[in-house]
Amino acid sequence: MSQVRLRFAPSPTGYLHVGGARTALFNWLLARKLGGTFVLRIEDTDVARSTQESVDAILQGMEWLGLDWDEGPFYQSDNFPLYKEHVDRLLAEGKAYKCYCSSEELEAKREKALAEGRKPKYDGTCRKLETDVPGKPFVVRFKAPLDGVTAFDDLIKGPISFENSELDDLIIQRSDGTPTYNFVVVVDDASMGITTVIRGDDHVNNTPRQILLYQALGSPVPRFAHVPMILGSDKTRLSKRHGATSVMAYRDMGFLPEAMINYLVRLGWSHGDEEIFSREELIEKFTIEAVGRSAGVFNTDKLLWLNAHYIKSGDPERLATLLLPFLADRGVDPSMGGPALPTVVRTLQERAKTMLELADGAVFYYTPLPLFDDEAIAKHVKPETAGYLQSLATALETAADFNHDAVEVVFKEVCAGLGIKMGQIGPAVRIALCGGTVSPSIYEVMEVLGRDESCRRLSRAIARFSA
RNA sequence: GGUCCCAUCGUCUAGCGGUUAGGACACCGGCCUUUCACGUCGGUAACAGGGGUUCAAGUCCCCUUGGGAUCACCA
Repeated sequence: MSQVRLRFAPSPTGYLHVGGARTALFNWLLARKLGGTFVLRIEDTDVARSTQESVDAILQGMEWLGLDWDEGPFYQSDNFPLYKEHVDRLLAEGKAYKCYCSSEELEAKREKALAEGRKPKYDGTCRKLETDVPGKPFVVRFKAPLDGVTAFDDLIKGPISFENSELDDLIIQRSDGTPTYNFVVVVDDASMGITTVIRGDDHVNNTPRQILLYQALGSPVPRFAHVPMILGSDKTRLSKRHGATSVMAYRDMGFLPEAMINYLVRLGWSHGDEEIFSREELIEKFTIEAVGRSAGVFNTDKLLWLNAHYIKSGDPERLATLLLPFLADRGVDPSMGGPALPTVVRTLQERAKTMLELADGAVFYYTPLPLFDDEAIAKHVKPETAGYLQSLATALETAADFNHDAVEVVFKEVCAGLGIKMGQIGPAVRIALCGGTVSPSIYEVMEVLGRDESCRRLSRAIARFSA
């Protein structure tokens, strides 16, 4: 058991989106690989924007992906006394100070600076204040160094450094007494003993301020790894307008969690020429250093390909269970009768890219009277077709066995006897059994449907085709 | 605008000074085939530009260009 401690710290203001899922995955993977601890922390200091629904949605997303945590979830809203304590300590040590500038004043200064082409950073008005101003509202600012350099060696991006003169005195406590993000993150990561912080690279600019805070607090600075963003097809930040961004939306669109995991990890990380990784392989092969430095475009086609792979190679029993809700959406309940679902899945899984397609393909098995596709009938049913089907049905009724191979033999014998080719009868049989022109092999379908049901569907079609 | 980051096929990437620049998705063909798929074989397609360093640069350095992130009493 190593001492490595990692964390995923989402703010509950929405669903778990694919970008967040990926950073959670990287944290989880590293923790599992190194035998470390994975902590889940909910960053809900913004009480107004945080909701319980979001917390639930995030946990649900993590569970669906199979990213289990060892500690937590911890809520920052439970830690306010701890943050206050640290603010007071910094204040007492002269490492922070009270600032009485109103937000209106600051806003005005910021706009003026911007208008004059200067940097909009705090001018330090209250930094020199010697005494408190009783009765006046204040925020607490961290007293940042005026010169020098703050640098760190990012596990993904390499050495990064900032001039301290570029940083200003950030607010660590609001006028209402609540702490701000950059401060609580540091206090929590320090108190939870986080050794490696893996997060989105939109945080690199926050890192130097946080390092300064660790130092002021007298806590060891963790290692940082900033993972690149996920982009949409037009290379801008991935958003709803590029399609779904919520992890759970992908489940609803028929994706398997293992496909999502495999896709997410390969977006920005690779291991030679390998594309397919099981969870175990990932834990064995993943290294944070091999994560790429540049942003990547989310590509649904590749996700779809991976999903197809996992459906194709998946366990029919498990797929059957996962398929139930999708079938229910289509008004199908296999427990009410019909062939066993795993058997049905077996005939469909190599041609479905999503669970939606799998469900669509399964419906006809459970529909006693499939709706005939008129267009297909017009194209494939000829005057002589009904007669062919009758011959086939008769032969089928009396066949010794009724399985894929036996049915195939009967088909061939009937065709030979009739002097026709498979193509002259196959499409019509498919319509008779399934209603349309797309389905698994008709031998397979017959075996799954069984002799009685197959013949019943054939008779019904013969009646229809002779009319 | 300041600061920071990034840059190999359309997309995800391999490459860690010497390669016919490899793989995967997508796309286009052939094969397989009773449908749709699967599978299989093959093909199109990239080092952003310019300077250096070096016998040798996609690989190292600098500049340009182009993207992105961030500059809140949000996280």
